[in-house]
Amino acid sequence: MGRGKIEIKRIENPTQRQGTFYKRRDGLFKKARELSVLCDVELLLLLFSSSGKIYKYHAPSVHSVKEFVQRYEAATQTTILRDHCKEINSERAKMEKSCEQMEKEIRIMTVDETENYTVPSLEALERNLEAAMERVRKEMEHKINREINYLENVVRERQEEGYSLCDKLSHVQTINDIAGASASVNHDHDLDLKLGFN
Amino acid sequence: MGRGKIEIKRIENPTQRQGTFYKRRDGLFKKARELSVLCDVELLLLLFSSSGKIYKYHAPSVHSVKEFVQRYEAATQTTILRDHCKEINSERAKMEKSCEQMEKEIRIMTVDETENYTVPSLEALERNLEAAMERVRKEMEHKINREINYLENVVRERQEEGYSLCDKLSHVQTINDIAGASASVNHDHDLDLKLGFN
DNA sequence: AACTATTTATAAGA
DNA sequence: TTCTTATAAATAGTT
Repeated sequence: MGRGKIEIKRIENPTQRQGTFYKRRDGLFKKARELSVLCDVELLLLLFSSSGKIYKYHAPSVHSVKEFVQRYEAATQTTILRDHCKEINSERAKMEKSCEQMEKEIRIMTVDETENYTVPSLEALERNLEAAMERVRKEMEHKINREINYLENVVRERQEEGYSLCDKLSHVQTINDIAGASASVNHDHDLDLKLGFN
Repeated sequence: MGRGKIEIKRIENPTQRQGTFYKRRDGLFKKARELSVLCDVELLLLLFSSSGKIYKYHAPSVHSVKEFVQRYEAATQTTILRDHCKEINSERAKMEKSCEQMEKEIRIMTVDETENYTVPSLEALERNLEAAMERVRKEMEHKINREINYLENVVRERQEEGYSLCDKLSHVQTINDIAGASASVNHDHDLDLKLGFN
């Protein structure tokens, strides 16, 4: 139908393709509407043009894409939503599990006043808390020991620096003593320079 | 197109409607295919006949209804899946929150050896554990006190029973003493009966 | 499902 | 995009 017959394959000329797109899109939508009216058919037509624009047509009896696709889903048992649900549900199951685990852990650690504990379970609770406390105290001890060691090292270093300064000082003084009082003007300046490089 | 022109309105004759349906359905699918090929268009066509049968066509580039509708959803911000997701997500958010809360609680109670605690935080940890231990010990004390009270009551009751038994015994003995040794054969049996009723 | 007269869609051009 | 129009394609009525 047209001035000439065309082969059904991608139209390479973009201008021509665009023109053909408008005409045939309108034609398709018209045919879709006619079919739905004439034959009492419910239909949905979704269309992405190559430029990314979206067009859709649905029969007047179809109120929304969502509703229609759900009906399609229900009718065919196809899993449009189910796949999506599945992963969410598995995620939720994981979460529930870890929640339960955490609840359990908390239950071991805390006393719920509404619960009616047996003495043995309270004893277990106490043992757990004592163990936890032991861990905390050990950790604290380690921490403090490390800090003490660090500080001791710092002190030691400062001491060594001090000793080395003393050595230098005495060395310089010795040299001065040997040199005598011949040039006593710039001594302080010499000392400053030497210390500056250490 | 056809031997006569027709009005676009529902065809009442079922036979004719069915015939027209087949012809126009094929025509529509053909046009859809041609459009998708000629103009590089991705399209989906879902169709429920009035008798409930489902037909669909999609361009070869469309791999599944699900994928396509999701793309449609993504592109239009329409909420095909979102409504469904929303409730699930709000549920998940709640769960996440309570998980976080629990994690926090656990973090207060336990020492993770890979973590690098500061001494003040370890002190806080210790205080928390001491408080928890205090609660456990209080609860245990209460529990034990209650049990002791219960046992004391039991003992008291048994004692009272014992006293009352003694009273009865002495009462019976008194009666026996008063009655003298006139009929000394069945005393024991009498006593058993009397006690049995108390 | 097939035929075919006729209507309808549209390719090419403006 | 839209109009025009020659021509291809679809299909209504029929078998």
